Amino acid sequence: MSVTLDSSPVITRFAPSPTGSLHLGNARTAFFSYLWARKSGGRFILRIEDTDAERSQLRFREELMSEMRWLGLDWDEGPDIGGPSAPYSQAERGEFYRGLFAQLEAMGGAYPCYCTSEELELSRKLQRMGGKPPRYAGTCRHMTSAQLAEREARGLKPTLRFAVSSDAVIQFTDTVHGPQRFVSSDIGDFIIRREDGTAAFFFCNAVDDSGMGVTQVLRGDDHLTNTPRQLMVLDALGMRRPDYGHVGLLVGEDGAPLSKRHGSTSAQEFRARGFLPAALLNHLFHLGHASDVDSWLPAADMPAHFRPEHLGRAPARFDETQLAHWQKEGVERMSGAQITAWLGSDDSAEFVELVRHNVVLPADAAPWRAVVRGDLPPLGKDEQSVIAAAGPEFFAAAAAAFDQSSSDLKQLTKILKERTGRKGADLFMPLRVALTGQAHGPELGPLLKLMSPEKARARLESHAQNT
RNA sequence: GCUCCCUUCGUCUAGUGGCCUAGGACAUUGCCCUCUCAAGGCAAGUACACGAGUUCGAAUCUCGUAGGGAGCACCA
Repeated sequence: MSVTLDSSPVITRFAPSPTGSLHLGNARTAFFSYLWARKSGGRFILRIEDTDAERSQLRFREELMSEMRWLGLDWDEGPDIGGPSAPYSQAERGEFYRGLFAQLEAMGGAYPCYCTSEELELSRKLQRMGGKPPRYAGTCRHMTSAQLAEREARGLKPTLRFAVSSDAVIQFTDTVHGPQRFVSSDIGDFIIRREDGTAAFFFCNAVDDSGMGVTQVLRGDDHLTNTPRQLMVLDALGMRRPDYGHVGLLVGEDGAPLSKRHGSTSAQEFRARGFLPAALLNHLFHLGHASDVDSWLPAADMPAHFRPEHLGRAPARFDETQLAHWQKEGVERMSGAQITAWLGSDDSAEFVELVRHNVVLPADAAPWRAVVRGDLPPLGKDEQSVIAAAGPEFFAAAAAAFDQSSSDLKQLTKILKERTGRKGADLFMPLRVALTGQAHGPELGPLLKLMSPEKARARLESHAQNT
């Protein structure tokens, strides 16, 4: 794009509202922001947007931070560690906002509005029915000081609205979309301070980004048409505009914005299922972003390969088969000790080495654990036919051979080969199915050694009878 | 309704007028390896939403159409 994306340090931020767990879409924009800051040697700020007291919860804030730490997205300034622009929680920034509200009001850039939400709703409804965009009609903007005083005397609490100038043109260059142009007459006067005195999103989000020195704002496409409002606020206040970049939304298989009905949507859910943070990061790294490498990257190498000029405009589909690939890569790269800890079931080192290539998620180890330590589940259809094809005589011979070979698969197959004349898959497959209950799996020899001889013999024996 | 955004293989993407009979990765299929699966090696199929225009030449530029999405909240 036409924006200069040089290597001077950029300051980015992630500004979640603590009203739920860390959504994948947010995790991705946070990640990109983080990468950009790290790439340029700048700073990454975490700001909590908790002006909505009703929905904001401290536990969500903790959860958000915990998920970010899990992903390795460490911040340089934030509510827990402070920084030059503290506080980093909007609920604590009232004083800063009040000063700006006063400034805006004094210069006529904002005015109190006494309209009730019922009145506003009705007005919007009427406008919609009349085929017009639902915009604030400007009722209170034209009130005389006497009218205002009268309402104030009645004890009514006003909101504060930004006075949008008529016929202004707001232009900016979006970091990912390029040049944008909006006209102010399409925008109604919007609320910047709620009745309860707290700052509203359009306002506090913009002034905080600017006030905290953020140079690059990366956020979802859904904010693109909100940007001119924020720019007007900043311009009116004489505050520096950050560069805004809007990345395509994350969508589900059906193309609709990623939501609960698509399955797991929060970092926390993937964490709970046993996905590796590095796997999730590798996946996110390629969603709506074209890197110069398409192979596995350790998290530490990602900033160097992040290319902000290659951020995507089109919505990106979140596809779990793609994530599964990265997960495999991640598992492949773990040490035995790491896998053991990840499986969380104090398995022996031998067991872990044996099954690690057959495990994508921790739950995948359970069947193999049962093969070694527990009991076999009922056979599936394919497995049954393998057993039937081999016949009871085969297993009778196998059980007998086992008495000589014990858990030495080489010996066992050697003896069986001599006695039955079978070889290759005809020989191994029935043994595999009888011993493990499955047609696929890790190497049979070591697996056999890990189970007790009694168990192994019983499993062979159990198919020696005609059924 | 108005404003804005988006559209290349199944998926993520490369591509900014000739290097494109459109490249890569994941997935899929086949073959090799192999007791099986995985891994690895080799190979195959599959895409420029549509229609006009500009041009010697268009995935790339212009216009239109269709489809999808967002915003227009005292939610962020």
